Amino acid sequence: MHRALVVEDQDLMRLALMAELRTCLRDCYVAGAQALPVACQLLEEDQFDLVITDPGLPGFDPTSPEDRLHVIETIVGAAPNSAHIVVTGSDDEDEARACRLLGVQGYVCKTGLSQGELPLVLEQIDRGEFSLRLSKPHTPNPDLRFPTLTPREHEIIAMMMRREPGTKRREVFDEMANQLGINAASSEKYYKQARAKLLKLGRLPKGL
Amino acid sequence: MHRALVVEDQDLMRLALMAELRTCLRDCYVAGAQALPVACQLLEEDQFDLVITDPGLPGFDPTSPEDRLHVIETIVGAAPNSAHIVVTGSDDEDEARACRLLGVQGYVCKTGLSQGELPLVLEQIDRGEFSLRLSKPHTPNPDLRFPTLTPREHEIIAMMMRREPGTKRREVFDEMANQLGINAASSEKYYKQARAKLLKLGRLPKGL
DNA sequence: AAAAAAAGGGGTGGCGGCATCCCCTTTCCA
DNA sequence: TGGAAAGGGGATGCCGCCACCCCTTTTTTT
Repeated sequence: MHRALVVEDQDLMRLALMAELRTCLRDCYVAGAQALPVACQLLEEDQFDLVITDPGLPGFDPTSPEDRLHVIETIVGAAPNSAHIVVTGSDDEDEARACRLLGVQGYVCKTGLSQGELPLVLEQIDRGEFSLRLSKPHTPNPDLRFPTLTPREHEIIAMMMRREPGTKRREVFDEMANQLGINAASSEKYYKQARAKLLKLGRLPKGL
Repeated sequence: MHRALVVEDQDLMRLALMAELRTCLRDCYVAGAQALPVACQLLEEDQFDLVITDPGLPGFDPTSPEDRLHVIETIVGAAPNSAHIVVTGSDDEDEARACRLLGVQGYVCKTGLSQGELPLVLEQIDRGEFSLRLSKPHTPNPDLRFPTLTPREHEIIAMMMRREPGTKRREVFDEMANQLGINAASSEKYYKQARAKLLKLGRLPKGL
């Protein structure tokens, strides 16, 4: 079983990162700490394979490079055998380099880190590379969440709305089917179901 | 049906806020935007009852008070009839006051905003008050997530581990039962189930 | 010694999401 | 004018979570 620790003071973000870990490392134990002392205590009590840290913790100045690196140094020092990923709200290539020198394997900016991207970072680290993900000028697609739609239904609707113009629906069904390892007829069914629900709500987006 | 918009550039945080809204305003439609232009476009196309905004958006300097207030002003101006909540990583009481003057009803710091707290903010706003939640020196309880445990099982384990010393388990069962409107025997069952699973995993925390 | 709390099991029905397979009509366009 | 794409349904089995109900034994409390 894998063991991971997330050190991050924003509760929702910490829980989100923990949830990401739970879905990409299946059968894993994930702990979370909102401050440095709690994190150090957990690292003392237990061995972790992976530690994800946001250097902007309470008690430190998130705009001070020294404070931030001190947090990283403390965490890495407390768990020298773990893989370490730094997750931050403000990217800084210099800081990324400094983290690397401290023994960190990945440096990821929160902006642009969306659901399901953590596995890519982990794969890169598994291959022995340093994973650097700075904020990218993002494709400006709005997210939409509707009542009564199931996760699968949301998924196919989102894929359908961000498809390239001219793409056949059929192709999107195939794409989703490939991604999930299911039948294309099933993704088509989810789409139809979702469409029917949205029609009933009177909230059918213009892409149909 | 309620309509809400979340303007936040960090994907996981935006999705988390949207999920929070979906559970506290049931039967609602929630949109999300990661940048100001997308947000303005959505506000033009549709009417929203509630808009949650993080003023640190791409294209603006998150450390510049002017940039931040400009973002808020633009959003409020684009949706003058909506309720507005500002969510930020760095609290600042002066900024909170400035936001209030711009027509914002709530100012919430991400640190200390945990799952299920958004409803309290919304209730306060419904009563016509200005909801101010700055970061608080938080109770340093680690989060724990185990494989194979269901949400209910995690819930009762978390409650059990953070109970005051001397509290009977029975009392915690009653507390959870009251919160969820279920039978105390059921919460007891969840606890027993969770305990059995943790024992089998060899990961039973010390509080038993 | 009696009572309460805790530990450790068993089984039940209901519900919703997932995935599959089937049917039909309409529309598009090459 | 065909065939593919799209729109619109119904029905099925599986599985996991939820909430409930029942039982026994051991430990702790009083």
